[in-house]
Amino acid sequence: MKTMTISKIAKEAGVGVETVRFYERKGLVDQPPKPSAGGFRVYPAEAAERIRFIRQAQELGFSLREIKELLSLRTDPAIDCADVQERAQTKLDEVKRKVAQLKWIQAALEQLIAACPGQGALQVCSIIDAIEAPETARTELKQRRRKNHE
Amino acid sequence: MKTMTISKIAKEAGVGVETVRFYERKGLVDQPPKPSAGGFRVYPAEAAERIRFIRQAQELGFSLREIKELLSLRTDPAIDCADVQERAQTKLDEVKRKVAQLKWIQAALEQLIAACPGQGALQVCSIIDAIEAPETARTELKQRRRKNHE
DNA sequence: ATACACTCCGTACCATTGTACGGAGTCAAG
DNA sequence: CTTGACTCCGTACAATGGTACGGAGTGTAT
Repeated sequence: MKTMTISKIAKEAGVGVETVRFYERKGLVDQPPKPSAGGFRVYPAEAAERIRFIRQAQELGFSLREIKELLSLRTDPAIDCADVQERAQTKLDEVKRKVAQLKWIQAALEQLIAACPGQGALQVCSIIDAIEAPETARTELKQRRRKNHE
Repeated sequence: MKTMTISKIAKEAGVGVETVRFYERKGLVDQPPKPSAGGFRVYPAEAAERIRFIRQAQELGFSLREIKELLSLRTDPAIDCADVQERAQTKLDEVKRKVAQLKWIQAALEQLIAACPGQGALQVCSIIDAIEAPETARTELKQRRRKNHE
């Protein structure tokens, strides 16, 4: 197992050295248990993977606190399995919800792109319109539905 | 078209009044063009929709700046269509990328949940493991399931 | 017409997520 | 053994996304 200095890990992960230390302070990245003689951090190469995962999860709208929870999910004989499963299921539900919302936005953008060349009475003018009335808007561009609430 | 005060809009959208004003300052929510005689904001009911969209997009990892760009995509006769399409396509690509990443995490969580009751030599111990070696892990999983059925 | 809730605006403050700095110690090449 | 790159730690600063406050004006129900 190759070991690396903090700057190499940072470079591999595409972040700054300070960011690695910051994540360590926050408990997102293990502080390497065996500092070198001089007290330098020495990482296994996998640390870069972990940091890349953190960055990816951030882009998907998870906070560092949530990412910490994600990373703490471990199927380890020493850990209560039912608890892990329950927490994983909670996260899974959340992930599925996000996927569904993104698909919704995706459909809205596709409508917007498709509607663009159309002239005349456009039904779908903004992404909000496309989200509000996705079905009708895609198939038929007919009547403008602008209804009062309550 | 029903009109509403800022507090009603805020309540409908599930945010605070100050947040609405904050979004207005940031250009995410139109400042209503017709303040009442006393200078109060008067909103169309759709403003709440817009704010809900903003919150949703935030949960999906978009910054307010990016959300502003999303909201500025309009298929309007007065706006250059090709430009709108291009920007929408860029956003669409981004959304698709996010969906793919979430699906990845989703699969990892599902593996984690499935692997939990297994004993002995677990291949998948953390979400990082599940993400790093998804194929092998999935195979493992299938094999274990088959065994359980025998 | 008198409460009372609501609104205005500006400013200050807050948490999260980093980023920068500076002085001192460490490592490795020449 | 010197030199330059790298690391340490602590603290300070910064950007984003709000949240709270306070004094003054407005709207409205009784």
